[in-house]
Amino acid sequence: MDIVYAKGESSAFDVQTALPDPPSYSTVRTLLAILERKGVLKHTERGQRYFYQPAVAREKVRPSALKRVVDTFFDGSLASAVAALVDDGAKLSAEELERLETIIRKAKTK
Amino acid sequence: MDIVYAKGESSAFDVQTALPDPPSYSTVRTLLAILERKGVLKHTERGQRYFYQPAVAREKVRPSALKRVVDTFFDGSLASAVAALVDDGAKLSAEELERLETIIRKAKTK
DNA sequence: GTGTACATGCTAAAAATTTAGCATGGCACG
DNA sequence: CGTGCCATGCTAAATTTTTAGCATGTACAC
Repeated sequence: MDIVYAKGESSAFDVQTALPDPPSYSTVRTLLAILERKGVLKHTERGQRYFYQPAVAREKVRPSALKRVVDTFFDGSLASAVAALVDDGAKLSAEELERLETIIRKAKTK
Repeated sequence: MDIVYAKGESSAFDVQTALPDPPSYSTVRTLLAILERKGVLKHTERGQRYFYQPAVAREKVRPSALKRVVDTFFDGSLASAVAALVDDGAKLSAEELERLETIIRKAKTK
């Protein structure tokens, strides 16, 4: 699912390639079919190839996906999470920092 | 894994209870044993009960766990991620906001 | 001591996943 | 047109996971 969410849509081949320690092509195809049957993926046909997309848009699940990680690994503290990435040497661009600052300031005034 | 990471350690019962749509107790026990065999969990015995802990500390995997979500759902932009949580009405305490601001400011001076 | 409660170890059967491989059909190219 | 290439549909077997349930052992209460 993460792979499909990251790429927007993926063929079976895409998924297999993106997987760490990839299973057989057969397995990936079956898995995608299962996920579709379960309703979390859907596919469209282009050329004669299937491209799988998430059934529920990335924008919809974003907040809960992030919240889950923050809850699981940072005891619910967004500040700790941000600190971890910054400390980890994830060099944030000046632009990113600017955006962040604006967001914080806005949130504070509320 | 998320459950164990969130709680620090968990018995089979804990895991089962925390799982959405929980499988049988038997299954949970077996699964934990499998995860241990795979080396991602370990257990200690207390009383006569097993408590499973992650094999690699939460602090170690934090950054990559967060980065993964940010990459998958926010195209790598931490600012977008923070914005999503703030917009989502996750009411951040004044304290959190203060901490965030400090972190950002520090990062900017570097 | 005896009985109850409960957790682990183990076994075996049911169910699901993983895999290989073949048939079919479209597409591109000479 | 004919051929090769490739993706899907399908089948069947191997493997893994899921599940129930029983035996054993410890702790606790009476």
